[in-house]
Amino acid sequence: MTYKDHKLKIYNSLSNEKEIFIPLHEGYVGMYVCGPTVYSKVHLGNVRTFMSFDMIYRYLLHLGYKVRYVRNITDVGHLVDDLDEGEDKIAKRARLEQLEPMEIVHRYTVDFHDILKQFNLLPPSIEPTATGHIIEQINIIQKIIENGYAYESNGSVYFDVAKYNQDYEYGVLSHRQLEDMVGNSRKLDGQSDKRNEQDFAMWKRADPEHLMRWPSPWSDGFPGWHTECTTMSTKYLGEKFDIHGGGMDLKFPHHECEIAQGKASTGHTPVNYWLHANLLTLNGKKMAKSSGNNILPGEILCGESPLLSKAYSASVTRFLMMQTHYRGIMDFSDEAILAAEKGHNRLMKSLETLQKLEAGKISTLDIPAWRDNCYGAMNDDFNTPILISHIFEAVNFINLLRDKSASLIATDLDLFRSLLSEFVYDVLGLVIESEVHDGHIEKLDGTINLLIEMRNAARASRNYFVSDQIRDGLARLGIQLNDVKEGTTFNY
RNA sequence: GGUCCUGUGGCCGAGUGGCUAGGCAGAGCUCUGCAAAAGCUCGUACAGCGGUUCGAAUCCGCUCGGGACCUCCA
Repeated sequence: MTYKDHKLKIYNSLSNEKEIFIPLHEGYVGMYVCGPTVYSKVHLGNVRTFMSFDMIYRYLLHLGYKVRYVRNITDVGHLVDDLDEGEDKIAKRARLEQLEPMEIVHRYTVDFHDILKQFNLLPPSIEPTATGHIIEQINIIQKIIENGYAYESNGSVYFDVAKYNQDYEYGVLSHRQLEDMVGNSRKLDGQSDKRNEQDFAMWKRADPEHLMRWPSPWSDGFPGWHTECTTMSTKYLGEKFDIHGGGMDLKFPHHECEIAQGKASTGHTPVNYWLHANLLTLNGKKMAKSSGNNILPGEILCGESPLLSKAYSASVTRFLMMQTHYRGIMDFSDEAILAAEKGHNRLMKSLETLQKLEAGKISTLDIPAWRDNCYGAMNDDFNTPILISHIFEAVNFINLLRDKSASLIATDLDLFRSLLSEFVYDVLGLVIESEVHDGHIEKLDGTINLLIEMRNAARASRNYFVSDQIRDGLARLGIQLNDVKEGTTFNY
């Protein structure tokens, strides 16, 4: 099956409706996702957003699309606060840690890649940086000035929202009216070079002590945050492309400004489908670096957090996140991830069982119908929770097959195996974990099997003191024995 | 204050007019020396109050709670 056999529906933030996905060029998808600002470690909420788009990327690939997936690194231009008057986030961090800004950028870029790899996110096709595209940004700014939608003021360049709103419509994505915003935004205390409060910076003149600076026609300075995404998406995906994604909190103003810049420079809307991943909450509150209400991905993997009772694997974390739809708010808790771990492990054991099954003479389960249900879920705006519910139906199927209460002919069994593998590993991105990685697995397994033989000998002679001593001793080491009909198995 | 989203069984979390996901926990059962593990079965929920309808968790109105954005955040 390929994309031609599917009607993929995607919820488009522009229309606030699910729309049938039709790419600009058949068989090809251009997708841009706003990446992180690398001024500190990514928290779990950041990971969730990128994981949502990783799942979307994986599903598009699964359907046979050739996808160019661009995700940027913001390494300059993202200001700390207040309407373009604050300090650059990276510059601030560099000052506090007494490092070069680029040391900060590199440190946290490495951290970002490391974490995402641990959570099994596929790397994007291109990962451009803002500082690597200064010239391109200057060119776009110039073009927008020439088109009359930006102005230079005291060495900085601002986008003229009011002028733009005369010819186009500012607020099409966030569904706001400019007039409503005018009365509602906060007054600036300091002096501003802007004509109107809604105007946003595309180029900022750098103060003398500012380290990150580049020459431009207007001043030695640095680009504004919104400009980099417009520049890099245009450069690698064209003036018009299929999908633009990001966190819900970027919808306004960041994405709204991108649309405005795109239209102001080219005259047409840059993106067909806007996707927004919802946020992760912790204790019912938004996870945010600035408020301190956050948990780091690494803390989950090692269990070192007052919020957690133990460590959880990356795959379990992924499973937990995939159990919530990407557009829904997800509240993270120890209880939730503990429940996810049990479900995840049950699924993984079942998949092991599936490998051992043998084909029968007739099929008593309707695998094609099951397959259609799975695709139906994913084609309905990437509904992974429903997909997972179907996967647990499959667990039930596997149990029936194992107990000979159902059977499948070879072609159906092969189909079933490959579909489950594709959905679980390729689309959801879960992984089988082995907690012992040091090459002593065979010796350990041999030792445990020896103990199992001794225990079963003791049981046969009704020496339960010894047999329970072995079983309980192994349990204390984290090795669990399972007495099943065929004998005794173990897992750790 | 403005714009918008949301409120589902003990917990997490789908579903948007009738067919009432799924996971975790819980109960019962099977297996078992006992247990654990595993499997099977069961639980009938949609904040409150009105309205529309033959019929609403699902549509409309109001009330109450939670949240997001409006200022940096994925």
